[in-house]
Amino acid sequence: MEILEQKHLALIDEAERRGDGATANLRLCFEVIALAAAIDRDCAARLAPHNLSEAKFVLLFLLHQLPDGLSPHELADRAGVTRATVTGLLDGLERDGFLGRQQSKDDRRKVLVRLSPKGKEAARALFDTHTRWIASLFAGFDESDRQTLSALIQRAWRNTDGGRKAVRTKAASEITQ
Amino acid sequence: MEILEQKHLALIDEAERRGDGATANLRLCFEVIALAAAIDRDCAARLAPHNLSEAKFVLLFLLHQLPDGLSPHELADRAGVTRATVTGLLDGLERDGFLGRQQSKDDRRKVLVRLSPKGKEAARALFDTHTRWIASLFAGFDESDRQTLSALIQRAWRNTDGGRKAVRTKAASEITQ
DNA sequence: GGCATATAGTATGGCGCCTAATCATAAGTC
DNA sequence: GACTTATGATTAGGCGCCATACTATATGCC
Repeated sequence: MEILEQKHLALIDEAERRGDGATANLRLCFEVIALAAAIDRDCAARLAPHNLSEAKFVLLFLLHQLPDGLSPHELADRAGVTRATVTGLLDGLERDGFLGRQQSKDDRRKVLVRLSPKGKEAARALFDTHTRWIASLFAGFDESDRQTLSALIQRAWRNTDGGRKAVRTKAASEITQ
Repeated sequence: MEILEQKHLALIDEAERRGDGATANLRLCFEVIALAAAIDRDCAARLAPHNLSEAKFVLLFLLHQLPDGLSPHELADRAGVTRATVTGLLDGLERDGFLGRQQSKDDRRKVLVRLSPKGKEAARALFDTHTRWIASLFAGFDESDRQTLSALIQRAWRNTDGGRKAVRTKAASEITQ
C-alpha cells in the first residue's frame, strides 16, 4: 500500500543512500503530490465519459452560474487560465454541443458564450455528483482533523514562492493601513 | 493570503449558496491541490533555466544512478510514464546534449541511453539543490508534524480510486498468506 | 525451418496548457 | 478626422503527457 509514485521512490532512495538527513521531508512532499495526483486522475476519469476535462467542466460550471452569458476574457480570468487556452476549450465545448458563441452587438470585438440546453443540463447534473465525490474523499474527517490538515498545508504553502509572495503582500498592506 | 485558486473559490461559492454542508471538505481538498500545484510550479520554474522539465529531470536522475546506461523501456517503468512519452523526452534531452542513444549489440530492438558529460554534470549538480529545495518546503516541521500530516494524507488517499484498489490488493494478499 | 506471439522503440494524433504574434475594434488624444 | 494605444479573440507553435497503431526484432512451439 504505497502511496508514492515510482519516480519519487527512486529519488528518496538516492537521498537515503547519500545520507541526506532530509528524506523525511522529501517523503512528506511527495505524499502531498501523490494525493493531489490521485485526485486529479479520479476527477479526469469521472468526467471523461461526458467528453469533459477538468478545465472544460470549470467553464461549464462558470457559465452555469451566469445565465446571461460571459465573454471568453472573463471566463479566462475566473478559471485562472489564459485567453488562448479558453479559445481552445471553447472550441471543444462548442463542437460537442455544450455551448454556442455569438458576436456581441455593442462591442464587435466581444463574443458572448452561452450554454446550450445540453450544456445547462450537464452543468446541473455534474455539479452535484462532482462536489459530492470530492467531499467523500475526506469522509470520516471531523472538524479537528480538517483544521489540523488545513493548518499544516498552509504552513508548507507559505514556503512556496507563491506563498512567500502572498505573505509579503499581506505584510505590506498591513503597514499601509 | 488566499491559498485557493480562482476556479475553486467559485465552486465553493456555489456550494455554499446551495447550502451544501460539505463545503469544509471541498475547501480542504482544494487546499491540498493548491499546495501541490504551487510546488509543481516552483519546480518547473527552477528547472526551466536548464532547459529541463520535471519529467526530463527524473530521466536524468535515473540515468545518473545507473552509469551503464538504460533502455527507454526501463526508463519508462521507473519514471512511471509510457514508453511513447519517454521517446519524446529523450528526443529533447538528446537534442540538448544531455545524453546519447546507441543501438544494443545483442538485441537489435534495444537502445542504450547514456548520459553525456554535460548530462552527468547537470544530474549531479541539480540533485542536491533540488532535494534541498524540496526539503525546505517543510522547514519548521518536527517529527510530530510530519507524522500528523502524513497520516491525514494517507487517510484521504485511501478514499481515492487508487487508494481503494491498493487497500483491496493488500487485503487479498493478507488472506492468501 | 516456419509461424504465432511477445517485446522494443517510435510515429501519429489528441488534449491541455503556455507564450508570442496577429487582426479587428474601441477609446483617448491631438 | 487621424494617430496611438488598449483591448478582445484568435492563430501558430511548442511542451508534456497520453493512447493507438505501426515496424523491427526476438522467442517459443510445432
